[in-house]
Amino acid sequence: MGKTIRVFITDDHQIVRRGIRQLLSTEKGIEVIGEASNGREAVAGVEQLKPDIVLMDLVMPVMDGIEAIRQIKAGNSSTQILVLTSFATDDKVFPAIKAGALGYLIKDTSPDELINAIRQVHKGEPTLHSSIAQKLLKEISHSSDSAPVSLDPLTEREVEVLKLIARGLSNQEIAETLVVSVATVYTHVSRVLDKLHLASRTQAALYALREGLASLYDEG
Amino acid sequence: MGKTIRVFITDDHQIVRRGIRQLLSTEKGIEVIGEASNGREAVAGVEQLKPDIVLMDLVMPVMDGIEAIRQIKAGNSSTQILVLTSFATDDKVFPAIKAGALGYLIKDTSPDELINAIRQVHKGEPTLHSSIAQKLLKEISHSSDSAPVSLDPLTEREVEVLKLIARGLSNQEIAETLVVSVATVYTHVSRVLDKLHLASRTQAALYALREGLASLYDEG
DNA sequence: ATCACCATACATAAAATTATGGATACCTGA
DNA sequence: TCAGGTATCCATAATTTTATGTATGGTGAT
Repeated sequence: MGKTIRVFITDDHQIVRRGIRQLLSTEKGIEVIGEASNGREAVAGVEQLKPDIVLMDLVMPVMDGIEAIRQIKAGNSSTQILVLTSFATDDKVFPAIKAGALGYLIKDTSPDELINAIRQVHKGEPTLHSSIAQKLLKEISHSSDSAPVSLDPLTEREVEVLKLIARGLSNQEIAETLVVSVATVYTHVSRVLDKLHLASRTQAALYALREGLASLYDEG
Repeated sequence: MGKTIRVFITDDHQIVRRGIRQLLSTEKGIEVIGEASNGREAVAGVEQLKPDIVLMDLVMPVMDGIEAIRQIKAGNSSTQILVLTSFATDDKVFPAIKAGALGYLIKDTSPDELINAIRQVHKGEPTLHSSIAQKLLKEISHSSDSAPVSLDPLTEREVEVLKLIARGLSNQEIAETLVVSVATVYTHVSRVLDKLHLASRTQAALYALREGLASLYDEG
């Protein structure tokens, strides 16, 4: 057995963090050295503490998990990232893996599985929940040789508009919020729908929620 | 000091259950005697174990928390219910309280607060997260003397339509699904929006998701 | 039986959303 | 500098969504 594995927890719910911490505290060779409740804090914490493993939730306020993964991996640390989140949709899995996560678990996994996954990822071996592995295989078999399903990325403005759509705003209201004409909003909305291959603003709202761009409980 | 408070945990995420359990295990005078991962299991477990307190998540598969609360309280046990969930929207808070919950906490509350809440609810005293208390006060002050904000309930058909809206279907697609004319769907959609005081189908979709009528991950 | 009520259904007009074409400004590499 | 690419913006046409009026069949009360 090597040295203790130093783990950093990122999740926006304190109870979840506490739960994981307690759960890992009974395990020899694993030590929780820090926590963060959003992506920004995680990036800062990881920079400072240089943990071996970061457990990362994806849907969080301030900065989401995927962006946090990207920034952490950009810091060329040896830190490995294990995603631990509630759901497994294509929309999240691929970006997370592409951003540099080495493992992807659903929160429903058992404590034992979580501990195994931490050890495995620490050894540099990928760890995927079985349903994820399945998705990946399907994805690979479906994609053509060279082009691995690259979606046209949304521009900054388009993302802004999408977030407002996901809050249930009308085009008129979005125009007022962004201080542009409705006509301009029409353009952005249409481009969002086109790029994401969606048929309506309602579908766009659902997409944004799944993607974590907005939450059902945003705004007051 | 009375007897030990016997607690039953209900949450669809094992890690959350485990977290709460560990968290409470360090507390003298509180004992976790059982768990359930959905409403149905909770009702059965409570019937059998007769705990003093049930910690209840609201959004769960199979049977949601509100229905479970209703059934547990219908069993005229002395069991008290403390809701412990991720979010606090009017749509959930009031039904939960009306169903018989004596406490309502957000998962973001600290371990100490949770423990205090359990002791307090055990004494029969209501415990509300501050934001909830605020909502309640606002609610009371707004409502007229006799009528406590009773929303016109949706008909069966209207709920069907709402669920389909929440999956991102267009009126045309809904019409095909339900085998009626689009004109009929127009009626239902308009009545749903009117009854719920919403401005668009997108808002209706968000409402349905918050309400648990549909999930972001429905359908294939 | 008949009356009132309401869920469901349909048609049509008004309003909002979506698609499309085109303009300007900015950046980057040649 | 200049060409090409692209993000943002606006106007207008096509389509969809929403509001409204109306009709029918079922249910429960009188």
